[in-house]
Amino acid sequence: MNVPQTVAQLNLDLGPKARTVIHAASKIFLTHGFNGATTDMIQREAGVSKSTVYAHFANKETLFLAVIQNECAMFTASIQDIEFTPGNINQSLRLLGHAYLNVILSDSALALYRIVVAEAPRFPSLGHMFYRSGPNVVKSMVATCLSHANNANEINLNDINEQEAAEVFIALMRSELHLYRLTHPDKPVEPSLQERWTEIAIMTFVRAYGVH
Amino acid sequence: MNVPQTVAQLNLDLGPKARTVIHAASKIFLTHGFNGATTDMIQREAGVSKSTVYAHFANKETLFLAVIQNECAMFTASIQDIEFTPGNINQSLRLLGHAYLNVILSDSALALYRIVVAEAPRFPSLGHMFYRSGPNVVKSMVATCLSHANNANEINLNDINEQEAAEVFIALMRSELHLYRLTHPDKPVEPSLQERWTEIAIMTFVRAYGVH
DNA sequence: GTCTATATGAAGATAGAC
DNA sequence: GTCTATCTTCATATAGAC
Repeated sequence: MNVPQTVAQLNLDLGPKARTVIHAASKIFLTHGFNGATTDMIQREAGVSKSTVYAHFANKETLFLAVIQNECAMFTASIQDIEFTPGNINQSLRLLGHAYLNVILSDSALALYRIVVAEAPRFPSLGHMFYRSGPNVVKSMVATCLSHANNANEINLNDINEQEAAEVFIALMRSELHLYRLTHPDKPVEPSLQERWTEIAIMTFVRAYGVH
Repeated sequence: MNVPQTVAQLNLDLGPKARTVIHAASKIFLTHGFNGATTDMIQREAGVSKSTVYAHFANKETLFLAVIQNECAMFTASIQDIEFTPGNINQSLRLLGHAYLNVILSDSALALYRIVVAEAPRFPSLGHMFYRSGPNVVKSMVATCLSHANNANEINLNDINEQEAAEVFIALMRSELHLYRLTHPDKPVEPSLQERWTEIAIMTFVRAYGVH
């Protein structure tokens, strides 16, 4: 097993001090970005010395990679916790969409998104890992959900395959809300607005692909 | 007129040397991020000395703000160049959507997006400016387009207002393509994939809100 | 493995001549 | 306004004792 799939598995390889360092480094990197974060800040946050950090991680980049890998794993885990009940397409999409929005609009997910998107040109593997950890996992879940609905003749996917339909739904869910939150870090999203958007997304999707 | 609306207007205030500096700084900041960029790199890229930079801009932050402001203005300009022909909703949306995708998937727009999203927590005004310069401008254009279509009874916006409908269309256009490109900087998007997504977005929108 | 202390380089910003 | 040279601070990383 090369890529750790859960936080627990990832951290099993590390001693307690290393986990302390990772935890502190996460906070610092996610708050200040790769270049904005300094090993001094991390060391101080972790309450250890410089050499302890370098005893476990060859250099700043290695530590950064470990941090983002860890965060992506947690992200995946929090998405996989999302439940959906096959049978009622409307209800399934509502639950799935609502949970998805809660995840991607959370402070920690936004921070991860910011740093991954910013550093992807310098660390392409991070971009790939993030995409696989988040958007792709959700896509699979939604595709499964839609597959059931298609088989049950609740929706009609003649002109579009399951993957594409899933991407349509996710795009509708993410909508302007994600971008707005990214560009207005000081303004949290109103719960009522989030509800409204979930309804619009579902309405749009069901109108376009539902069987009436 | 407080906020410059075009590149030309913005640069009118600056002497030739200052424009050289801004231009060089744009390249460096957009490539390396705020913290990754150094005043040395900028100075070298511009072919001027340190003091010349500091003669025109109080400090690194001020220069950064000027650069992003300039980039946002260019972004707005390139979007406002997009034409749409009232009358045929399908065709209007196709032209608008296609042009929009070309803009947001361009290297320069992606670079701007990366740095704005990354630095928004430290420079909230940049986030606001970017949102107003890009997404909001497109939203207005699409809303106008949809308003015409609604009046002409080509679409039916009973359960959703023009602004919301515009956001739906934009979300569908941006879709997974934008995110994929952001997380895979090394893999340009296939033109055929872009075409396919434009069609899916329009099909979905017209099915959901078109009058048949 | 972990600490304190430090080497070494590079960053942002300024002084002073022209 | 623009240059060269430099000040000061702070960054990453390491040496050497325990």
